[in-house]
Amino acid sequence: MSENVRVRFAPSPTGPLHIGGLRTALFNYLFAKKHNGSFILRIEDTDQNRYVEGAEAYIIEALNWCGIPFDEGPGKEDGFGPYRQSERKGMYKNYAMQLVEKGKAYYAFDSAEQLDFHRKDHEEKGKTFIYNWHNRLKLSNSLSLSSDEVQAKLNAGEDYVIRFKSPQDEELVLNDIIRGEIKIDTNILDDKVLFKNDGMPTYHLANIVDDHLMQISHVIRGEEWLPSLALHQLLYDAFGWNAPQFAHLPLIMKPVGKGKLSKRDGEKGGFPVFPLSWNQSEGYREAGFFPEAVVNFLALLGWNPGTEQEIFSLQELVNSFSLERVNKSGARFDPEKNNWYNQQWLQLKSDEELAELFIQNHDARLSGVETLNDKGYVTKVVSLIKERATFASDFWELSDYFFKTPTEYNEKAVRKQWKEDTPEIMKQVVSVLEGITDFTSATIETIIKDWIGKKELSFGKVMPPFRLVIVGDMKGPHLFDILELIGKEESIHRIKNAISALSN
RNA sequence: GGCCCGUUCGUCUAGGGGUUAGGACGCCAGGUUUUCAUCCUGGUAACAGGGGUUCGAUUCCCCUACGGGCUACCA
Repeated sequence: MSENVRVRFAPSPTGPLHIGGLRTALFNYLFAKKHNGSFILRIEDTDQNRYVEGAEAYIIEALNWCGIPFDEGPGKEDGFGPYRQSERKGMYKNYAMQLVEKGKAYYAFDSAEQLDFHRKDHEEKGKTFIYNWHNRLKLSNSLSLSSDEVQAKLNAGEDYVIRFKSPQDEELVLNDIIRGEIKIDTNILDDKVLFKNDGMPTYHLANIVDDHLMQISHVIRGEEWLPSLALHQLLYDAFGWNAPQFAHLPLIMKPVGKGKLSKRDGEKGGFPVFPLSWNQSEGYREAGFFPEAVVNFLALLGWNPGTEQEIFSLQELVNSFSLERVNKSGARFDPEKNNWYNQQWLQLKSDEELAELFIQNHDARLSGVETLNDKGYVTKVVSLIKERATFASDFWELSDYFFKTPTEYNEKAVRKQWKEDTPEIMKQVVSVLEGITDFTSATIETIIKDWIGKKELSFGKVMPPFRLVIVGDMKGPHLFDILELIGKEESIHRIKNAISALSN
C-alpha cells in the first residue's frame, strides 16, 4: 500500500447519519488507521435546497460517540480546507471552465421543462432519453450552436449548465478493490451536468476536484456510487489527474422484505437505525447500546477477518481490517445479533462503570429509592445481575428487589411453593437468621443448610419459598448473596411480611 | 425498460476443483444453577436452477432465475 493513505467520509448534511453511512465512515476510519493514514470529513453541501440545520453537528457527534473521530475536517483544518463544499464554492467554476476549454465539456441551455418533455416523450415511446453523443447536436448547447449564438446567450445572461462531453465508442475498464474489473461501454453514459445554473457544482465535479485537491488516495463509498464510477474516472482523465483507488461497499438491507434498510424498518422492528436520536427517532446511544457493540456489529456486516473471532475492540478491527476481505453482496441487518453484541460488550464492562450507568438511567426515570444513590451498594448489585442483562436499562427490572421489599408475589410460584406448613418453616428460618452474627453469604448458607439437615427438612420445602419471600419471584442470583446484600434486618422483615401477606 | 453489481444454513459469514461444507446469531434439547438468567454440551439447517470445462464441480466459464443499485441542474 502506498505510504500516504488519505481517505474521506463525505456525507451530505441532509439529515441524521444512518446506519449505512456510519458503516461507510467506519470502514474509511479502519482503513486509514490500518495504514497510518488520515481520515477526513468533508461536508458535501452543494445542494442548498436539501441542507438541514444541525445535520453537520449531528454527524460529527455521531463519529465521536462511535470513537472514530476525523483527523481533518470542519474545525480541524490541516492545510487542505475548507472542508465544506459550500465554502469552496469559488474554486469549482474554474475547473469546469478548464474542461470547456479542453473541449471535454460544454455549455447547455436546455431548460428543465424541455428536458422533462424529452424524457416523458421517450418514455411514452418505450425509449430512454439520454443526453449524450446520440442526440446532443439536436439540443441547445455550445456543440450544436454557433459560437456567436453561444456568446449571445451568455452575454444575455441566459441560464446554462456545463455538461461533461462523454466519449463515444470506447470501452472503459474500471477497477474496484472489492469488485475487480468492471467494463463499461461509454455509449450508454450520459453527459452529466457538472456545473449547475445556481453557480454550484454538482456532486460529480465537486467530488473529483476536492478528492484531487485533498490528495485522497482511496475512495471508499457505498455501492450506490458504482454507476458513477465511469464518469468519475473519465473526469480524472479529462483533467489529466491520477485517480485514487476505488472501493464500493455492499449495502445494508432490511431485516425482512426487500430493499435497503430505511428509517421505517427501525420503527417497524423496534430498533434504532441512527447512532444518536434525531427528532422522534431514537438512536443507538439513547437506546442504551454501547458504541463498541455498534461498531463491532457494523464492522462484521460485510467484512470479516477470515478467523472465527466475533468480538473485536476498535483497535483489533483496525489491526485486522482489509478492503480485500469486504464482501460483494448486500448484508441484511439483524437486530437480534446486534443485541447479542451489546450483551457481550456489557459483560466486558466493569461493575463500577455499569453501576454509574444504572444510577444515571434510574434517576432519570424513578425516584424514591435511596439505596440507588449508594454507588458501593449498586456496584455489588450489578456484579450479581449483569450477566442477565443485554442493556444497562435492564438493570432495574432485574434487581428491583435489592432496593425495595416485594409487595407482590408471583402467583404461579405461590401456588406451587406456598404449602400448608410453609409459614411455620419460614418462622423458624427467621429465628435461625436472628441467631447469625456474621451475616455473610457463605456463613448464612452453611448455617441454613446445617439447620435443614438437623431438622430433617428437604431443601425443596425451604429454599423455593425462601426465595419467593425475599425476591417475590422465582428468579435472581444465589439467594444467600442476596441476603448478605440486603442485610439481616431487611431479610427478616421480608419473611415476616410475606408470611402475613400470603397466609391470609 | 436500459446499464451495472451480486447469489453458501432463516440471518451474518468461512471455505474452495476431491471437505463429515466450518463458525456466529436465532431456534430446539440436555447439563449446571434445588430459582430465573448466564454458562457448558449437543441438535436443527446451506452451496438458486440449467448447461458446459474436467477423471471429478459448491468452487472455473456461459445462460436463466432471483436479489440489489443506478438511470435529476440530489448526494
